Amino acid sequence: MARKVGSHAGTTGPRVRAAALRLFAREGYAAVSMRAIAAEVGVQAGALYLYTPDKQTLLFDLMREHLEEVRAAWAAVRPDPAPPAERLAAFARFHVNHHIDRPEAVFIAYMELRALTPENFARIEALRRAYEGELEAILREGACSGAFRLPDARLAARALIAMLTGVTTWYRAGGPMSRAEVAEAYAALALRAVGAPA
Amino acid sequence: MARKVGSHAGTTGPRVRAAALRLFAREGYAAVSMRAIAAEVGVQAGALYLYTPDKQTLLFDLMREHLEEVRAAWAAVRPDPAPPAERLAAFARFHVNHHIDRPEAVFIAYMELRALTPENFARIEALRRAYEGELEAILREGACSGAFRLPDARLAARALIAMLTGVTTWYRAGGPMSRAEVAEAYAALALRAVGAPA
DNA sequence: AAGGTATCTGAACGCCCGTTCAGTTCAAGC
DNA sequence: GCTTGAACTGAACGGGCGTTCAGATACCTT
Repeated sequence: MARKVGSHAGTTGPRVRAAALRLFAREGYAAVSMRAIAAEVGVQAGALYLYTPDKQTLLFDLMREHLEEVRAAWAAVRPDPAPPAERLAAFARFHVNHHIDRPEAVFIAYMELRALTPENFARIEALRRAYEGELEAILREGACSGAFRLPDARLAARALIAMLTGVTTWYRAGGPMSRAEVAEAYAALALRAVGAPA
Repeated sequence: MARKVGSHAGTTGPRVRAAALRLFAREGYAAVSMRAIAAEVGVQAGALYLYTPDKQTLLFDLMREHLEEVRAAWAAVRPDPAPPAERLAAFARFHVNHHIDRPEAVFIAYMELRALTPENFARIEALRRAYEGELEAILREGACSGAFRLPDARLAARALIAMLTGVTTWYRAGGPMSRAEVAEAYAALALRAVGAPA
């Protein structure tokens, strides 16, 4: 046997990445073999190397695409000239809504950093810092203008990011609360945490 | 060669667990071999099996000990008859202070759940729920008494736990802030988040 | 219909894995 | 000082790992 019926790089490529995303999130990068990914796609292990140069790059690309997507999505909805409280509320709602639909990518991007080579780690960290810097800038500005009352902008940014991202560890669609309700609840917590009651 | 000079189960046992804790946290359970742990201890791989029946139990015991220690430590300092705001502040300070000194154990206990067998996972989850239930109870009580204003006690408990635990991802001793200052800053964020200004 | 190319198989490479165990050496109780 | 058992070695087991590649088959262009 060789080439499969209906095979096409345009479909197999995305299926490889989807399988890797799902398995990496569920079992962890190190615990997932290329053979397991291939089996999920319905292909032999060797065929994966038509779509990625190696396993490390497969992980790196998944992370990079996730972080670039987050940045682009935020840039598209970010209210730019707006008071700090409104910008913070928008960020919190956006962050929760965006992450709640991508628990697997979020999990990988935060937990498999240690599996990256030093070079790849540095590039991913730069992307993350750029995104998280958006929140820190909002907080810093609000602290300066007196709109927020907070201990330390950097600490508060880290604390709020952790809080907001944590939604992915428990939320599952079909529960008692809708995505929008959850996002609103988190936004209210974030606003009050910095002394800007909603 | 066989038995080492100065060898003693009372010293090697803890060194095995310490090495496993450090390596599991840094590389991940699946990525760490028994040979790597043995090398860190200065011993051959076979010798590890004098101290653990297998690799899985080694991980499970590390998690269980960590969670039982957290519960016991909180039980020892918990202010029991006290107003909700005071109890929340105590919990936040305790949680940050306790976790900030054990980043490796925290990381493992939250991230290697997927590496546990279903049986072991259930036991660890029960311990975690018991601890996090303490915070939820405080929030629920405060919401009932009107001391707190929050969207949903369970959601808020999860959000605050995620926020507080997040301190382990960035805090390193020797930075500009002391442990106590960090704990106080997080406690202030937590109090304000539930509408109980510090 | 034919040729070329994209896609995949199946076997193989060297290496590392968790775990076991017979054998060896050290420490401690008498 | 001898004996006994605790502590450890070193080799081995079967199996899985990431990756490569020659060969086979399906699709696409002409």
